[in-house]
Amino acid sequence: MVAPADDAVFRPVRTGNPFEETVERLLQAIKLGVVMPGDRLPAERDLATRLNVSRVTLREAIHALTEAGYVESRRGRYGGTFVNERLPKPRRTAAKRIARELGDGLDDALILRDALETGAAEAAANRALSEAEEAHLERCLADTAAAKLTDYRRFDSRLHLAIAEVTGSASLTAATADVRMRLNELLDAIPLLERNIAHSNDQHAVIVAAILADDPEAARQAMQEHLSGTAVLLRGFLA
Amino acid sequence: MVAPADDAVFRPVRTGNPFEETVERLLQAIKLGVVMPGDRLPAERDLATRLNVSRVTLREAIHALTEAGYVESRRGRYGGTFVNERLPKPRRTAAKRIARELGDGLDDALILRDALETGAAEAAANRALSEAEEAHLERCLADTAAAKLTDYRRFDSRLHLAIAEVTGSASLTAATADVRMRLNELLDAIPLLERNIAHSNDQHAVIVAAILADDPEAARQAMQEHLSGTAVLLRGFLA
DNA sequence: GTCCAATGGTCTACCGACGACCCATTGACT
DNA sequence: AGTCAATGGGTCGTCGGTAGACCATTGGAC
Repeated sequence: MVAPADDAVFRPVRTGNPFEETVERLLQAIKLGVVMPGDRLPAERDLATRLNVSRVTLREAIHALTEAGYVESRRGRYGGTFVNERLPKPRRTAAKRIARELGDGLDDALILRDALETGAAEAAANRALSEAEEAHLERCLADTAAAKLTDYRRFDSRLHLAIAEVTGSASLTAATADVRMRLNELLDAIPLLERNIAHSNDQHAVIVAAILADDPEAARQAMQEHLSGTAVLLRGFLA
Repeated sequence: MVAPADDAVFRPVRTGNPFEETVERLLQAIKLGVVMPGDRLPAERDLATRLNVSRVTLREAIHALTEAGYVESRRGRYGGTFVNERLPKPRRTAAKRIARELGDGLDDALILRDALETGAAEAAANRALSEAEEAHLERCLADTAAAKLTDYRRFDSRLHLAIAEVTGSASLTAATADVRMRLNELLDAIPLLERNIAHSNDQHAVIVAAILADDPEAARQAMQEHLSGTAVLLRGFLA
């Protein structure tokens, strides 16, 4: 007899080839605000080492992103690959089509995100943060509050990622980044309202305040509410 | 400028080759109790498809596990690859050596596990479970309570995995399986005491009861306490 | 003006994983 | 006793990814 959990453990060992995975990662860096427009990516040799792919593969991925309009490369010392100031607009594919593609994946991602991000908020509040970490959190919070509508998603993502990061768990941060990317496509299909943004910013402030005040329960609670808001929005919009 | 979260998003795209990953997965299935001693693994062709590796690679992995004493293969119809009744003992490497190898990885894994498993308990209690799911949970609970000392870890893992599974999130289940494997090595280095097991079983019962009673808060709380117990044990033993 | 270090751009030989195919074995069913 | 479907066992050509070396370009330092 094979337990029902078998499809979790017998899932594909790799999803896609190194090239595709690398493209995905670079997109993650850009779309989640890890590298901002104008920023330079690490040098090819360094980046290839960190991603554990050959330089050839990395270059192919960069080439793909160049053609898609995300980055541009310059040669010479002090050269490098830079994120474009004007990024391609996410194509507004019909939300329902995307939803159908995701299928059960939507609930899958929402449940996972809930566990990861509420857990992150609680863990972050449980830690004694360094001054640099506190400054980074507040910086991300302020940037997000000041972000233009078209940039909002990116700054929002970076803030959430920053919260995951100050837990000190690299794995948690990585998992959070992954699940956010999965939800990105759907979120892009939903119109962003000023009203929602204002509310979102208020919640962000509460979350960060609770983390800085070392209040795990409040941090978790605030994050929970924040997430349930977008979850309801998503499910409702796609219903 | 590159944000501090860069090492989460620029982490290796793949850890090890397909062969190694496949071995790791099969070990996961065995050590986490997804396939029990005497059970048959899925047929090579099926399993290769599900794992998304070539049959050649899968067979090499199986061969490795055969030599390590985990499985045995029989040919012919109604043949297959079976998990041995007597599994190899985990080698009791000095705990402190392992701890040093893991390094910050211990905290990393503990924090992630906390988020995933408390989140899973809460999510499971929030769902309306089918009769089959409820039966499976109770079955795993009873099996774990009745498990011999040498089998305890396996049944314990299967129960925790079952809780993750009834959330309905495959990703959450997969992540839980992964992080448990990472902690496995360390747990194997710690002597298992009857007293600890009894306590653990009590907590398991409380957790499952809360899930079946659709009480998310209680489920989370109980899981939190359960996990913090082993976390303290781990950190203390390796201090 | 010259130098040179760091960067992107290119090529080549090699290898591991893959896919597809066929063989060998087994035991339930007829 | 014969059949045959399902399974493990094995082989071969192909291709994508890798490693490593080398070339081309740029702009600051001297």
